[in-house]
Amino acid sequence: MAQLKKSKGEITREKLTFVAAALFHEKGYHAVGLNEICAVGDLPKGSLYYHFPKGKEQIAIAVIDAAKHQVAADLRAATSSATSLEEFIDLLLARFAQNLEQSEFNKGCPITTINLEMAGTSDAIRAACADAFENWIGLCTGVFRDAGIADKKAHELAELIYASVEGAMILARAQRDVSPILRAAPYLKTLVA
Amino acid sequence: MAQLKKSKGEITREKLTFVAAALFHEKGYHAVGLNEICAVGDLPKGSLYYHFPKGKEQIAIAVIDAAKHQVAADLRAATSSATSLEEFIDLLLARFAQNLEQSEFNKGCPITTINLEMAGTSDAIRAACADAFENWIGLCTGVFRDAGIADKKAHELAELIYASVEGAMILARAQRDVSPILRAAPYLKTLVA
Amino acid sequence: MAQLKKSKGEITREKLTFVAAALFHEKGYHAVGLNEICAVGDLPKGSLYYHFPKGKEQIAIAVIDAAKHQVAADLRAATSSATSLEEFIDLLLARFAQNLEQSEFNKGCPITTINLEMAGTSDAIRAACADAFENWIGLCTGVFRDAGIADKKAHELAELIYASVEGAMILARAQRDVSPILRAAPYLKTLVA
Amino acid sequence: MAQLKKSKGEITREKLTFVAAALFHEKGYHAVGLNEICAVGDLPKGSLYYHFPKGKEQIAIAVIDAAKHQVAADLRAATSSATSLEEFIDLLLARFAQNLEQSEFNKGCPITTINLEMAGTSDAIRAACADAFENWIGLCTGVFRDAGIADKKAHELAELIYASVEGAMILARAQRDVSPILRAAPYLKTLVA
DNA sequence: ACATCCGGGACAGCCCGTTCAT
DNA sequence: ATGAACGGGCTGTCCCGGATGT
Repeated sequence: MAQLKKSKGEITREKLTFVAAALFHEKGYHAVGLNEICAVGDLPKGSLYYHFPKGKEQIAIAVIDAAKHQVAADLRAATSSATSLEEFIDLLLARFAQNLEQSEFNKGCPITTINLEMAGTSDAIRAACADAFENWIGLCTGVFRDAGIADKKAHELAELIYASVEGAMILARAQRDVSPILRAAPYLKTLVA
Repeated sequence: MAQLKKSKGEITREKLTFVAAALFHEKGYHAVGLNEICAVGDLPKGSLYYHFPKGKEQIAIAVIDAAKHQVAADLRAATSSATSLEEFIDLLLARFAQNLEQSEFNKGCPITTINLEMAGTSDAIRAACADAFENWIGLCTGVFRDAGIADKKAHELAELIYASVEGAMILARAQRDVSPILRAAPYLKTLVA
Repeated sequence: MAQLKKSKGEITREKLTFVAAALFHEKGYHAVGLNEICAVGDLPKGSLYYHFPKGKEQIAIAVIDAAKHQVAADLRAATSSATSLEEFIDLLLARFAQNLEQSEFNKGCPITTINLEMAGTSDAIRAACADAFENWIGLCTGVFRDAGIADKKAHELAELIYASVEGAMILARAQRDVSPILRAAPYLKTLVA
Repeated sequence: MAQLKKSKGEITREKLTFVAAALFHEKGYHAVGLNEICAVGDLPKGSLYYHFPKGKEQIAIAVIDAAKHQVAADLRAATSSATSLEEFIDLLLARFAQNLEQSEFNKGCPITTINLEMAGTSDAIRAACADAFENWIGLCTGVFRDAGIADKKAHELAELIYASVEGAMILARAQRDVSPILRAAPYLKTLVA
């Protein structure tokens, strides 16, 4: 049975992760200072190092992990509400497009910026990102396999579609226009048909 | 006839742009300091400020512009040496995969990291990235159109394929493996067939 | 009863203010760097930023406020030891003249230089200076009023005398000679007679 | 007869002095950069060092000298248009008060800020300021002597009145109100009566 | 256990005043 | 008379811990 009450420490820790996640999502890793995280979360600097003694990198990894579970939950929601692969793809694209627009094109993939900034510097962060990507692509692979596509192809398609969405979001952020995401839909659907 | 000799100032400026491009490419925008650029290029800080009085942002824009031309030249080279759309796609993917591997997965797209880091902060940088993306996709569009594909579809395909490559490179960096790029090839080829 | 022990932080903060006050007094606002303040006080920059998160301006305001209290205390001391208005004026002028000479004409009014440098730039600093001036002139006004001079005239005289001293100190610094201050005494005394 | 045409070099030099004078007047010495002077005057940096090879200090001295002549001319104008010592004092105060107000309290004495900032650092600048002050006070002394006041007293009065105006302008800048200048008038007049 | 204070250096980006080669 | 280069200094703020409660 789930724990009913969170200790004060857990609350602080979650708040830190939550605030850091939002800031990293919008601005990336290096543009966010620990001061800023504490200020937004209204927490003293000392608390941060109590909960994350290894510092900023550890926070980032916690954030990446949290994002992994969040997006996974979204994917499962899309899976259960979609009645066809086409609809699944539409839901997927629509969700990312919506997130972008609602945040005025500031929130794309929650971990891509961190990944690109830190992949060459911190192997722990890189690995955490790889784990998240793998998890998400794995979930999509499951969807396609459940629809009768062979294992290998299902994985390749999931990977390609996920990559396309990632890339389209990058274009969309640069152009401040979600069209690149939406224009990809019909072509991606033909691939899974 | 073209100018045979470059002035000393132009050489310094180009060196700055070149060094900054390499550093930004590998580490992104925020992780690179102006001190570092000067140190690597063996130039004093004053020179940098003389050529780029508006600072780091101005350097980044110059770098993005240089990358635009560099990639465009590569695309034209691929175009002229390819004898079919399939081969063009292969050359494209191979080139990016090769760049990644040769740099130990540190050099993906030369401007994507900057774009993601700064799109929400600097509209000038965002616009410069959008311009570069548009330029590259436009060149690909031309290739597809020359192969007989209708304008609209040519552009949509170019955009999707470019987005796929972008996304695949991100996955590849996280996984330290170029497979995601290469695995996309057959599917992208079916789209242009 | 007053607090007997100061916390470590308070001591550091006071040291910063004290060192900054001395430097600003001698060299003005812009000529003093935060690095210099830290170096003289043997403190790291982090400490400074911790106590004065808003930076140099905030330090300047703290310095102005400290100077206000310091000069006010001096004025009260002069008031209580003087037995006549004439003697009060003499003490006042003598004190400023002495400060100038002892500092080799480097320390005039502790806030005038800051005021002139920053009045047009920082309204907060300007206001802090205005507050200090008002405080000092107010104290002098009180002295004159206690000697039987009517309110309005007491204030006007206090203001004029203070202005004369300010101006005389400026001349004295330029000429490296306190005579302008001392020569003013008889005339100022006739005004209060 | 005076030279009718100025050489290009003289024009540039005068423009530099003029621009620098305005900037120093409003912001003081350290707050004005040579870049700023060149930018405002639309002149290349090289020109500045051609005309003032000793740099910023030399410019400041030229500015102080120009201010000396300018204020001296103003004093002579006041002298010739005033029909009494009282009127002379009124004209003097009114002029400074007007300058302050018209510049939104940014332009007090053209050299006091420089004097306070640099008296302890640059003896050349200090001496130039002392020379200007002496010149102005000398002119006033002449006025008083011409009105029949004995030499010594004439000089002391001139000095005191000038000091009062200096100090009153400082108060006026801090308070953003010219009243301290105007309130001094009647008392200063009684001194010369 | 948990939180907070108070530093502690290093370095960021920016811009300075200056000089040299042309 | 000037474009270019030159270092160094500015303020700000980074990420990080030891000391100190409670």
